[in-house]
Amino acid sequence: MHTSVMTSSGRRLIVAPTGPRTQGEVEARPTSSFVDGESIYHSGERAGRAYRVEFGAVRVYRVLANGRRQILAFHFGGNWFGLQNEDRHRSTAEAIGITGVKSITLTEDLHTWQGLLPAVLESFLSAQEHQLVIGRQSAVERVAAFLVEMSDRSGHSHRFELFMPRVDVADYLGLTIETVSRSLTKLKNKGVIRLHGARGIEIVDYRALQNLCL
Amino acid sequence: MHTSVMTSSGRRLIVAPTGPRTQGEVEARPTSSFVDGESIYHSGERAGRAYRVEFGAVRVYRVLANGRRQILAFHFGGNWFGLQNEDRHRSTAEAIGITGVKSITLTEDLHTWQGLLPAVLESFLSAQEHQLVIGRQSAVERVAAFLVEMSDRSGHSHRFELFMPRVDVADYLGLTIETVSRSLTKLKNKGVIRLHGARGIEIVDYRALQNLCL
DNA sequence: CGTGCCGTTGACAGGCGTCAAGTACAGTGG
DNA sequence: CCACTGTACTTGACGCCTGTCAACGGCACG
Repeated sequence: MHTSVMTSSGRRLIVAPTGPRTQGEVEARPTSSFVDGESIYHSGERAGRAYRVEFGAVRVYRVLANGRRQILAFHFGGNWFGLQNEDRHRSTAEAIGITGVKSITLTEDLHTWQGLLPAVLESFLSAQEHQLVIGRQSAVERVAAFLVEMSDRSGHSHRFELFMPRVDVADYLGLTIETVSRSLTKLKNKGVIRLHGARGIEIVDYRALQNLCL
Repeated sequence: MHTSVMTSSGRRLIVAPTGPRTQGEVEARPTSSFVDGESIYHSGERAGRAYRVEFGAVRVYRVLANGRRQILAFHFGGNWFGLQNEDRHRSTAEAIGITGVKSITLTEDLHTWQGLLPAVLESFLSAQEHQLVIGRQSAVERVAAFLVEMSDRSGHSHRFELFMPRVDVADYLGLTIETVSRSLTKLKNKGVIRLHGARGIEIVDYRALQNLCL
């Protein structure tokens, strides 16, 4: 029997029949709930668990000594996070809105890791994709890439609500909230998107957005 | 018996006794040699192998449609790269100078992956570290972070030669060669480093460099 | 209806990219 | 041995993009 793991970008990766018990193990666990802004794990804490989002959303970030924050990834329903084998967390994971997660213990042997490997590889891939965005794209291009990503992760919907405030978008894209706001306005004025309130996004010209992500 | 895997940042990660045969498998393989600039695998090619640098160095990069290039990682002796489970490569791996690599076939089942898991996790961690650098640091800070990384990866040496030309450094840090050059000059004028020819780096004040990486 | 948070818009300055010229050095051929 | 050439790197001038600082608007909540 094949099982599949839902990864950060929503792609399904096949896990071979030698098969992990990870999926079953996590299902047996209770769901922990967190309020908006509550930390699921914090930088410096002892690690050793893997988490899966049940509902809501999670931001994983690191903060530099001077206070600058970089959000490494957003995680939505089905996504795994917290995967690492160091003894302490380098990043912090926080709930965005009311959020539920299930978790399993990561034992030192590789047994429990088997089912998580596709999720690790997918996280790695996402991190690499993001390096391109923040390393080599302009502000408007970054925002366009972000909207495409959010659209794809919400089932390729052309109309969706952002889970997170502007400051999270900014810290994800390596920009300021003002620049994010201005970029959204530019895309709106070009007729590529429409804005519905503070968080509502409607993609009018998906192709144009994709072309901006070159 | 525990085995250990040399990862991209030079840290050793312990692999549990349930143990991989990966190490032994790759040792049995012959070393392939590449000249400077020769590609080891290319974006779009079918994937399915994992590589380990024997000597020389490797750059892994992606290119946007408009020609902008982002180097995702540098790999030196002992480092694994090419780890993914998609059927085609999204990135290109090229030799920097005369380079030798050994490789193994990645079968679809998880067996061969076991020994590579620490390398995958380490690559993931490196990618996250790099997100911070290119997302939230200034030009001088990025170059400082780069020098610290290179120093650490060459056995914490305070005097070493860069394997790669300026354009590679620039494309790794999300800068231009001119800005990299100017940043190096600034660090030199502050007395933090000394430059010996085009590639020689001497770190005079390691602590000062680290403080710049905040 | 006030208050506070979130987001937008504007003015301005500075950092970095772009374009261009100049320097250092290795390799080549006479 | 030396001139020539090409590549890599540095330095300078200038402009634009984006960060910073500030004011304003919209909306939820008490």
